[in-house]
Amino acid sequence: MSQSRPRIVPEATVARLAVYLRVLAGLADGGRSHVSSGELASAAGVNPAGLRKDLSYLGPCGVRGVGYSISGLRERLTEALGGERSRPCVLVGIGRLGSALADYTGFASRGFQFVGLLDSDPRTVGTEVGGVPVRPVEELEAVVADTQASIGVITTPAEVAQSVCDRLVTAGVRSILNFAPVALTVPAGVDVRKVDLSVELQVLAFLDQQRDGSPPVVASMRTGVSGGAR
Amino acid sequence: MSQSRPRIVPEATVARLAVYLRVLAGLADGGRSHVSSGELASAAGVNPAGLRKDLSYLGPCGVRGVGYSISGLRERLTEALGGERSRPCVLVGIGRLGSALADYTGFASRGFQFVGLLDSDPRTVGTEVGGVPVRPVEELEAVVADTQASIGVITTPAEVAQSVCDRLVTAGVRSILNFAPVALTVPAGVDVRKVDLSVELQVLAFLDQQRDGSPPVVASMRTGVSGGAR
DNA sequence: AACCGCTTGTGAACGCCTGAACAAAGTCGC
DNA sequence: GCGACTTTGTTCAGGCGTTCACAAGCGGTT
Ligand SMILES: NC(=O)c1ccc[n+]([C@@H]2O[C@H](COP(=O)([O-])OP(=O)(O)OC[C@H]3O[C@@H](n4cnc5c(N)ncnc54)[C@H](O)[C@@H]3O)[C@@H](O)[C@H]2O)c1
Ligand SMILES: NC(=O)c1ccc[n+]([C@@H]2O[C@H](COP(=O)([O-])OP(=O)(O)OC[C@H]3O[C@@H](n4cnc5c(N)ncnc54)[C@H](O)[C@@H]3O)[C@@H](O)[C@H]2O)c1
Repeated sequence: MSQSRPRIVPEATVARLAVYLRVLAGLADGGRSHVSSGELASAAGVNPAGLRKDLSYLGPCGVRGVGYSISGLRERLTEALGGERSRPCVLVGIGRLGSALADYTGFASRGFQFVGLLDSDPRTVGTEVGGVPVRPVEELEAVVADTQASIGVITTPAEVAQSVCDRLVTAGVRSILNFAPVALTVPAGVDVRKVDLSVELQVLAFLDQQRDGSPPVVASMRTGVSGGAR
Repeated sequence: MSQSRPRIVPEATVARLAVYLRVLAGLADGGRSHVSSGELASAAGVNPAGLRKDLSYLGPCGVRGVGYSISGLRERLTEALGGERSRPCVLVGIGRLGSALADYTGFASRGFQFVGLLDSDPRTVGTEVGGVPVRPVEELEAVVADTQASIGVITTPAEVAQSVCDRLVTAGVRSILNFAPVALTVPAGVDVRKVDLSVELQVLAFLDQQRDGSPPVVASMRTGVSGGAR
């Protein structure tokens, strides 16, 4: 048997692996047992060769001439992305966006559970969202300690995002997803990912304007699922 | 005078320009008149040299030895990103996430206005979100035509996202922001940007797991505002 | 048992983006 | 008016990521 060698995996690849896993979940219901790279790539919106390279980071996963075993690949991807164990997350700022996230059922199927909801507004504290009670932000450290949450999601106003971030980090959270439109500063060893919806719209507006203007199109990047497919 | 030469701007740069613009907006209130690249870069969470390179795509914007004029740079960035004119957007799928977006005031300040809200649920149709009435999805084409919307945002369940997308494109929308976890297929000339929150969490989980495990760290990418700052 | 077609896995080239170092240029102080 | 300092704009090299193209391997068939 070949030993599993944990090669170095590019972060861009990791993001796509998550997409492949989701596509596979939808494909498993079809009664099929195998998929080809071309089929998977089409469903995921990527290049077939790139998909194969992505999967090759996990070592050989497929069978030549046949394709990839759907169930086998699901297991492999699931393990690579952190296993099936439930990952506790805390969410700070239960406003419009925070409520939508807390109430979303799509995360649980991936193993993410919002076990701690925190807000500073007394009117929000005490209510329940998605079956989880909202607790006062003062209890942040206690909640993180109790739940052993490793991921923190910030949906507070921008002004307080950095302070919330600092408290999360101090409490032991080492992965943060930030929706507030500020660049968070964190110590080394802490990962931050930012979701900036205004920027997304602004980029679309730029592309729109540029399209109407001069032919010199923007250098297309590989991020996202840009057009081109017929 | 030097003619404005619309150089080719990398898409990654465009995204950062939007961030700079927002930072400048917050900085303009401070009464300052000029900023250095180092200061701006720090506030935006990027490298100073990279920031200067980004700005240089717009031609010389600063004054050597002094820095960048805040008001001047704001104008330049605003123009580069599509001008100040209000951009009409339509939003399809007024559920939890869609409502949060429609009700968010942060987009209007950037010129984005949700002038059309569409949903298929009779209980949602007729209600108002953010002062805009929700209309039946059957009127999608009419709404796009009336409002001349150039940007469409999809927050429907994944199963119907592609059909909604097709209708938006047929109606004339050429820029789409997709929150549904599917890869949309669009004709050439249409831009799609995807926001996939499950993937964001999954990547964080992966990094988390890898950090606890072996030293071979993932090849860090430039996307997002990853850690490292002191 | 050998052949054939299909699909994976990988090697290499290309292009883009990033980070650092350097020269140009303008301003402030004397 | 001149010098020195500050900060920009640019050039250079390096790293990643993507893409193409091909060899290797497996299953099915004759
Ligand atoms: N569509 C959107 O809602 C949207 C879009 C883009 C960006 N954002 C960003 O996401 C964040 C949240 O947006 P929102 O629309 O949900 O705002 P919101 O005002 O509806 O919610 C913010 C919540 O944070 C809570 N809060 C404030 N200070 C807090 C603190 N110190 N500790 C804990 N909780 C605190 C408030 O009580 C409120 O419930 C903002 O930074 C916003 O810029 C939102
Ligand atoms: N936190 C979140 O809410 C979250 C997180 C990640 C991804 N998403 C994705 O965003 C999308 C929306 O999520 P949500 O939580 O708001 O779901 P939701 O069920 O609350 O809202 C979906 C809305 O779309 C409407 N709809 C259904 N079919 C339609 C059609 N054919 N035309 C127009 N409208 C239609 C429904 O009536 C409903 O109002 C989903 O694809 C979901 O996977 C949501």
